[in-house]
Amino acid sequence: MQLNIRLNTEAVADTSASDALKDASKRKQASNETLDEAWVRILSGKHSDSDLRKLHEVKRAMSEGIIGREPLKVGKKSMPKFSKAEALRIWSQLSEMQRESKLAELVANTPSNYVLVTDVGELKALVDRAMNEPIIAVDTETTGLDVYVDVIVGVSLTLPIENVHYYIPFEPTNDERALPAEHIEILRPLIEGTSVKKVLHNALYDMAMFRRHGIELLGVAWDTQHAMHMLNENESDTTPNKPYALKHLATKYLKEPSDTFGELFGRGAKFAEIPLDIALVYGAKDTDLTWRLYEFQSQHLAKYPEMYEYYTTVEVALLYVILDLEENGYILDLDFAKQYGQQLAEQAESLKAWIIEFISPYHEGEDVINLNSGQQMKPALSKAIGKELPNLDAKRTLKPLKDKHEVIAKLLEYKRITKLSGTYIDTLPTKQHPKTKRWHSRFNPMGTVTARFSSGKDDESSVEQFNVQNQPYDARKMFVAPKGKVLVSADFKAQEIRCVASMSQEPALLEAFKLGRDPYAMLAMQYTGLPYEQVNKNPDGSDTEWRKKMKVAWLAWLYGASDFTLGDWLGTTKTEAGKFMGELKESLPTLSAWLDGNVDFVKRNGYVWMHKNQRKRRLPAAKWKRKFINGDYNDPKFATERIHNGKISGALRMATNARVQGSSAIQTKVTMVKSHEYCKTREGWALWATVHDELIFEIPDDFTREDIEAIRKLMTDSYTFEGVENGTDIEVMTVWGEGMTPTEWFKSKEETG
DNA sequence: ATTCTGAGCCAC
DNA sequence: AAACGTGGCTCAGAAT
Repeated sequence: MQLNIRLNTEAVADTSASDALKDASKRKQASNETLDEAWVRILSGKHSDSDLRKLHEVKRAMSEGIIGREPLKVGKKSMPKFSKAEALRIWSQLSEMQRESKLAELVANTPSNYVLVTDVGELKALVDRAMNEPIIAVDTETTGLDVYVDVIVGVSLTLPIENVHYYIPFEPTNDERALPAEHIEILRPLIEGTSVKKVLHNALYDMAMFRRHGIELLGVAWDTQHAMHMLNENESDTTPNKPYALKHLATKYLKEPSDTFGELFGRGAKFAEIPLDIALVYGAKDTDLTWRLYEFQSQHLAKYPEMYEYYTTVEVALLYVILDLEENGYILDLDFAKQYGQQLAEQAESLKAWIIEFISPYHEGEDVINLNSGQQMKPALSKAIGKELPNLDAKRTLKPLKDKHEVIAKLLEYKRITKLSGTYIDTLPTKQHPKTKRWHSRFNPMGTVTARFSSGKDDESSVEQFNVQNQPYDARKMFVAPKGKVLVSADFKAQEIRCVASMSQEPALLEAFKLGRDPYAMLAMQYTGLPYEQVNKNPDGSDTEWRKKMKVAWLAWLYGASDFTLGDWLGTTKTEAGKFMGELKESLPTLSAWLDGNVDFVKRNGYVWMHKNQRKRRLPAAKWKRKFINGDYNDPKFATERIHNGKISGALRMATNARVQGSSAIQTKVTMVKSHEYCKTREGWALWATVHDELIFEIPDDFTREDIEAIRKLMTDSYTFEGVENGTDIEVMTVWGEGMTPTEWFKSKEETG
């Protein structure tokens, strides 16, 4: 059999006429092939993981007689050779059959406490009963995934005391029993009432959908998706695809096998068109599972009172902040973007022409060289400058060569411009929401393992969203304040260093913030014994060498960089860098002990705590044993061991960084909640954005000095680290990034009258 | 034609 | 021996 396979493969490759006879005899052979032989032939080929899985499913189903080969096509005399393509077509047929039988089974086994509500009187009575429950589970089904356009087609409610799960279909559900859309009003007192608390899975979505109907979902007490992330931020390690989907969590934690919407109905299915008997069992199961997940999670989290308190008072309250932040969105100056984009395009074009002319003689391909292709550019550029380049990394490889070679200087500028226009200036204008006419970002509170926000596009949403947290300075100029308003940005001055000062109680750092001095200079003073002024700023206002060096060492320390890397950063040898770090540790014993303590803790426990035990970062690899490698470390046969050991090193590096980054994120989040509360008391005030250590407000442009003072107080007083005062820098802008101090603002206002 | 991955680079 | 933490987007090139 092995031999046959090899011959077959060769036959495909060799099409010369002399082999025609051989081919014919082989075809005959193939037609006599048994199904088992065909499977061996097909499975011995190269397949993707998903194809391989499908092929095995089909093979099993065929051997169990669940499904057979495709029927003979009309007009054909004999069965074609069994092929991979046919097997995959059979798989589609099979999965359709399975989906249908699964749905039938679901409906047949609808629990007796799942109730479909299609009568106005029944709905009113249900709301009355729900008002007597202390806490319920809520979920919505909708026409689509655009929270500014789509509408609710059904609401699920779980009443835990009554122990009944309801599904209430509304128009435009495609069934005459669905309630008229306006009857969603009957739910208003329940949804807007704060006496009945609510549990949801991914609450932000349902909050936004109710808002579409003019109903505010108030009293949210728990989000089972968000809470799961608090309980295990590493869920994707075990469930790579949509790890926080309700159905996956139910399958894993409630031992309740469940299918996602897509698995059950296929991609692109519309909920409004699903028959009501199926909609009931699916919809009611949603809040049923959400409620059970809530019980499981709250019992577990209650064992950690600080985490419980933090989750329920900060992260849950934050949902309302995010809802407003995302809905408020941004306004872009499209005229500016267009003009700026044209200017960049012209610059890019002339640079491109010059570089192509210069580099073409060194390019081996037939087509014109693509300047964006590393594969083409690396060899061509290496030849052009007569030096083998390891990569095309702008910062590390190209920048040091730019003064020697004009082509590299021009290439760097070309890369900068095309990145700027391609990712930002030309792209962002296309993402305006057709209905709201604004640009909407996303602030994902479970997007990072450290508690920071991530920003970008929500996979589930059909709203065009963008990452607002990585906009470069030149792109920020497109963002303008709404008419009659200004943007006021306030950052936490040296947030992470203050956090470390407090957590470590390092005297040099505590002293720095007490005296209002520069922390890096204070560390340098401690290390060198030189006077403060001498290690801080030069007479011309620039940083001293010592301050610069200390800033780099600080980062290396916090990120757990090796001596090798620090040497690279400082432009010294590994040995020199190691000596420097050693001496630095000796001169700062308290800070040093704190850093070592973090590593000890994570090695013993496999996790670290963020400020006041409010969140955990789980780093299980920190507890692993290193795998001993006897021989050449780079030998490919040790790949598994290297990866294993690398994970341990990574976990140890992350221990300190997670504590610092996470604790700082907690400070930012608490400040956001308080700022949002404050904005609600002020006409025309709103939060506009957050970028890790920075909050940006939008406020009416006739603001006063007292208003600025109020923002300052929100920043400095909302959340403090013991023993360290907060600091903030405030700027006023009408265009993002083009700021002035409040003093300058008021001065220019007086001058212009 | 669509989906995935890696390189590279934007932010803090 | 390896060698910097947290993210997201674009493009090229490959895989499907």
